Amino acid sequence: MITSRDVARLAGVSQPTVSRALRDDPKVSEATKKRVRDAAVALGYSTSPIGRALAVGRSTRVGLVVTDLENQFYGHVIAPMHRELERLGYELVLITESSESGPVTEHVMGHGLCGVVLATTTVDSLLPARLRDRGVPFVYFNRTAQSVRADSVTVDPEAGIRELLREVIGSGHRRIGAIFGPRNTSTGEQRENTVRSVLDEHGLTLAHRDVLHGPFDFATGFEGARTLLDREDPPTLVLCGNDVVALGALNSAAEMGVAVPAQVSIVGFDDLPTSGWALIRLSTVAYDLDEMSREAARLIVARVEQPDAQPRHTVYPSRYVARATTGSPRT
Amino acid sequence: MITSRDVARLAGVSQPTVSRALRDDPKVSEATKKRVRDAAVALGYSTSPIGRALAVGRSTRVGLVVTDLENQFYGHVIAPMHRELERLGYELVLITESSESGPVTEHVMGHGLCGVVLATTTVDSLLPARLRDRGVPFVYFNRTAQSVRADSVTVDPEAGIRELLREVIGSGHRRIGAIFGPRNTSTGEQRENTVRSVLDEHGLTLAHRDVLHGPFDFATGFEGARTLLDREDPPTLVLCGNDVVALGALNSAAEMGVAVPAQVSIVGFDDLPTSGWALIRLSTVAYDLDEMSREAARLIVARVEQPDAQPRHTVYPSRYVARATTGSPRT
DNA sequence: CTTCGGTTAGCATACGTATGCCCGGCATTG
DNA sequence: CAATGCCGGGCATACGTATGCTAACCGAAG
Repeated sequence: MITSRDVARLAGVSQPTVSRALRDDPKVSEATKKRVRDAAVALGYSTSPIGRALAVGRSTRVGLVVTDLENQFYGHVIAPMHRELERLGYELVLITESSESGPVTEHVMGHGLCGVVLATTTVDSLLPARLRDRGVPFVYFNRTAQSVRADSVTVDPEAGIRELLREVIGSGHRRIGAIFGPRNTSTGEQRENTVRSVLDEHGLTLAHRDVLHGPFDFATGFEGARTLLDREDPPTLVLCGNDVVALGALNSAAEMGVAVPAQVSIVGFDDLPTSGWALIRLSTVAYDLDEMSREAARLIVARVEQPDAQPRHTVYPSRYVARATTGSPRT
Repeated sequence: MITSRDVARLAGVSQPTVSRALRDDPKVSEATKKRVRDAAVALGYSTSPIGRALAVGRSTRVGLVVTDLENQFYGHVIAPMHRELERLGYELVLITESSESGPVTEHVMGHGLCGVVLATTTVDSLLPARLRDRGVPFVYFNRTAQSVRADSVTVDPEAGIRELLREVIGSGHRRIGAIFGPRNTSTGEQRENTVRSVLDEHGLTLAHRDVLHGPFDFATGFEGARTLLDREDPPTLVLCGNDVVALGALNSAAEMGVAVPAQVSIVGFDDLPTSGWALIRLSTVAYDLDEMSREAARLIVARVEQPDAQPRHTVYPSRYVARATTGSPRT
């Protein structure tokens, strides 16, 4: 292994000078810097992140905590977040939060992370409190939990849901069903509450038996749609907690031979690329997920570099995108 | 920050004893181990991976080099690989290989990785040689490059392609087009060669103008299909380099109003979950991607822990899965 | 009772980098 | 010409853990 000492020897300087020269410290003259840089490339040296992390007292690695890596939603989170972190000189390491028990926390802590992005926290998670106690900075992504204050980046579903409901109610839907996300996530709860309150303004309510809950995944939508559509008198419109759930519902309907939107309309939330496919054309609520993911990266880096700054909360607007899975209700 | 010294003080032992006790070294008595463990949990201590990495001389972090994180294919690689690595006590860090230039290599090296999985190497990549020169162990995943020997895990496309072609040729297809992957990837080349040689056995050849190439992504399939299907006399069957390309082609056909499989049959390769959706039903060549990804994790870990072992090459079989995008050619 | 062997734990140090502090040399100024 | 200040670089050391070597202690055997 090539160390800064080897470079120092070749350049005829001391090891600390190598460290300073390569980090562009003004205390080193240009001439020396050049000699050091040349020696470094000659030896193919690159500074050890391990040694550096130990000396500096923190690493440049931020953890992204997710539950379900297979979920295509996260692909669209990971990619931009990774790019932004890389641009800022940090790395992304993935962490799956399989359960909320102690070992998980230990595992999160044991990674030597300088910061964490929580993308799948439930409102009752203990992780935020533990991170705070350990002094590990973190950012809520697409979720929040009031219990512990921290930076957050979220989407405000109201505009999108309002527009969506105005439109579908305008086209005649009255009997509305829903497959919402888990009740113990802020995202699921917020979307559900927004739907309920806007429906209320229209003088409508969700029948208790037309409302299902489940994880934000394909199976939830697939099985949920089967449950709702198997009824004698199914809802004419099914609102889904997110696009992945809606895709499950859509495919379930297709498998059952239920025509969309002729027999039932289906709506999602997220506007994933897949939702725009010619074969899918899912009506959904859109927001800038790419930008949101980058913002989360920026926030956690800012927090790491300045731990005592005021918490920042970035909120992104949403809008309704009408496509081919919504139409007039069957008569 | 809580260090092993703090634990040592509380347990009334020395720091090295803490290190040994927590790593279950037989040189420490059971009684002492218990005292140390108790002290550790009391303080909420977990051993610093940074310090450990520095002392041991290597980290437990393996890098996964990919180009296109948005591509849904990689979601199905990352998830199982991550799980397996975690199980083996290693972590996964993502690295995007934006270009093949010098800085990229530096970037890869600079991460303090103990090993690397190359998932998107082109045959002419310099990365394998550089990794070898630096003594960083690596594994080819779904790709190879003869230039540098290393462990590899790949799929043998022959069985699947043979069965696929037997079936479609049996149902009457003669005019066959293709949207293959990049020619400078072993995966793309191998699939193309296999198709050509099996076609040859059937006395068929691909017309030069019916063959396109491009990156393994949605756009390649989308635009490729438009090119092929805009012809006056388009092929009756389009073979795609992988499923993501086929999904692009499928949606392109849908957008053009070309019926599948009535007017054109489309086939992919990979059998992603999406391909099985009721709304998609893509005919494709399947193999066990999940198991492959886990095997890559096992191989790189084995290589890291035993650098001088014989190179291992795991090859997975493929089979044809006929679904709804293939049928008799139009007449 | 002495000696030897085995077990258990401590001491010293290494890993690679960063940084506070000090020192030497040169230029500038009074 | 002397004193002061600044610049450039080196010395020493710290970060947290792991490990080779040594030391102490205990029991057993001679």
